[in-house]
Amino acid sequence: MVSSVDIAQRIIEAVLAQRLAPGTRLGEQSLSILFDCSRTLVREALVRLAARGIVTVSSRRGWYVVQPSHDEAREAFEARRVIETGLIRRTKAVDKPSLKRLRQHLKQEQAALKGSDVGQRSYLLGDFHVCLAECLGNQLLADTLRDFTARTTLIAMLYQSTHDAVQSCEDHVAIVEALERGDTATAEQLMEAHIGQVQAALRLAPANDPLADLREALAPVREATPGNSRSRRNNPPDSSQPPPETYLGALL
Amino acid sequence: MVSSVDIAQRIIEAVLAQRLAPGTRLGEQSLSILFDCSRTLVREALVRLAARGIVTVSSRRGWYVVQPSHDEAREAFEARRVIETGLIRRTKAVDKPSLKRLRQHLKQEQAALKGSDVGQRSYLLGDFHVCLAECLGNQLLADTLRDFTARTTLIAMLYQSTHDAVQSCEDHVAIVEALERGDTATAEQLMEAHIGQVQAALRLAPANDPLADLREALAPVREATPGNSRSRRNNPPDSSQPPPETYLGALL
DNA sequence: TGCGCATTGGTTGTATACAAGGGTGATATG
DNA sequence: CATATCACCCTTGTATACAACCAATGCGCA
Repeated sequence: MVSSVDIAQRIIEAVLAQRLAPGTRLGEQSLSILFDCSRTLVREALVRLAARGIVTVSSRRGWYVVQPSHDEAREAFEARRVIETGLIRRTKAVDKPSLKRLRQHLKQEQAALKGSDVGQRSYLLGDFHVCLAECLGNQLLADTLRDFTARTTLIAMLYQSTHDAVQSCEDHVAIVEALERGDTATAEQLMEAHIGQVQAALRLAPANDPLADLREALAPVREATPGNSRSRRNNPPDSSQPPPETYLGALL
Repeated sequence: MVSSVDIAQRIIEAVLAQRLAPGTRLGEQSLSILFDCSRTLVREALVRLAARGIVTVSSRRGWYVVQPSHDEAREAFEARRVIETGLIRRTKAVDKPSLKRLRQHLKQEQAALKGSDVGQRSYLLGDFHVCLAECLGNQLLADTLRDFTARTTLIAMLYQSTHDAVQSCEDHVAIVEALERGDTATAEQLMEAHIGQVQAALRLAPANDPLADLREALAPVREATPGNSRSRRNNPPDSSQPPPETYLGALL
């Protein structure tokens, strides 16, 4: 039978693959039908995810995929910078099996770039960072980074990132090349720049504009990207959306 | 009524104050009696804590405060080093209200050192790091650090740290002084050294000794520190311990 | 027509009942 | 006396029933 960790993992994977947009409602009953289990297990999974900062619950209203605020977005990127550059900085050299694994990951990324599966692409680009942390020998930080990566993925969706996937992949390649040369100083620098570019690609309104959220929310509806019709903004008050079942189908 | 986050917080606080030793069993029913609520709420709290790496569940046997392995201990300290030095490194200057808060925290630490409440002492020494992260402007990393600090507290209990509380407090003072001068480079260096010393004070067996755990477990019983009779090792198979109610009383 | 209010449907929050499994101790047997 | 087996008890795991509450909708009234 499906366990609550399975459910939580499926939801996180859907977030990482940009199949679940920030603000998506996750009804306990819908999920219990979808996973063919009782609400108990669904709730347990949601509580887990809430502890990891992926979902929030609004009392007696429902569970929602988090919509990180402007400030939370800044913190998330800073956190990733601290952890990822710090991990590289402390690394003397990366062992051969890890380098092989990283190279293989890059191949997967490149294959996904040629393909049309935007979700797979997003997932792999994010997973690179988790994979790297594991290769640098810290599972604890890798797990932490997975959650932070999920957050930044949500941020990218929410603030309509204009970042280019091809560019990201090239950055990753350069980082791994530097690590292969044992040039950790350059690798650290490249990682810093890479995260900075991803962050800079966000359409963040100036911090001194208190109406930013409202302005964003009330902006004319943007047409969905062709072939990825599910990636539109999906805020609870917006009733021009398909029924919940459609969203949750993204989990399967 | 008590909520599951309340319960989780109480448990984490007990860990930070060294009132809950690694390996302590946390029975759902005992906790539900203690907090006068149903098992549902207790379970929710434990699931939360499991997601944060503070407790683990052994199927149909029970919930236990985690006993980090040798390797996990290393990772936890490395993670703290990465985050804390990284945060300081990226800081230009600390604003006045934060400095005031840090100074006040140091006063509390010093007061606790004069007092006899070992729990309070332990709690404040750990909380300094969380407090610092908050002052450096990253709540996300501060929350993460709280969990990691709880882990290292458990590690210190498990591996019988010989570290001196007075020394820790002096380190903290020096770090804050450096930050007051705006000398973040020194502050970073001091933090690095401080965490290193705490880690070095652990009685970790050499890594190439596969019998380390067994040797440790089967060692003659060490007498408890006077005035802190609850801080003894408390592994499940050790039946020479007081009944569960005694442990869980530490939560109240 | 517009506004206020009550009702109702649907959601989460909590408790409880029951199922399933593991550990321990007693007991039978060699 | 040692050992293997069995049964019981205690634990967690899961489902379900019910309570509490929010929000939307429809109705009455000005």
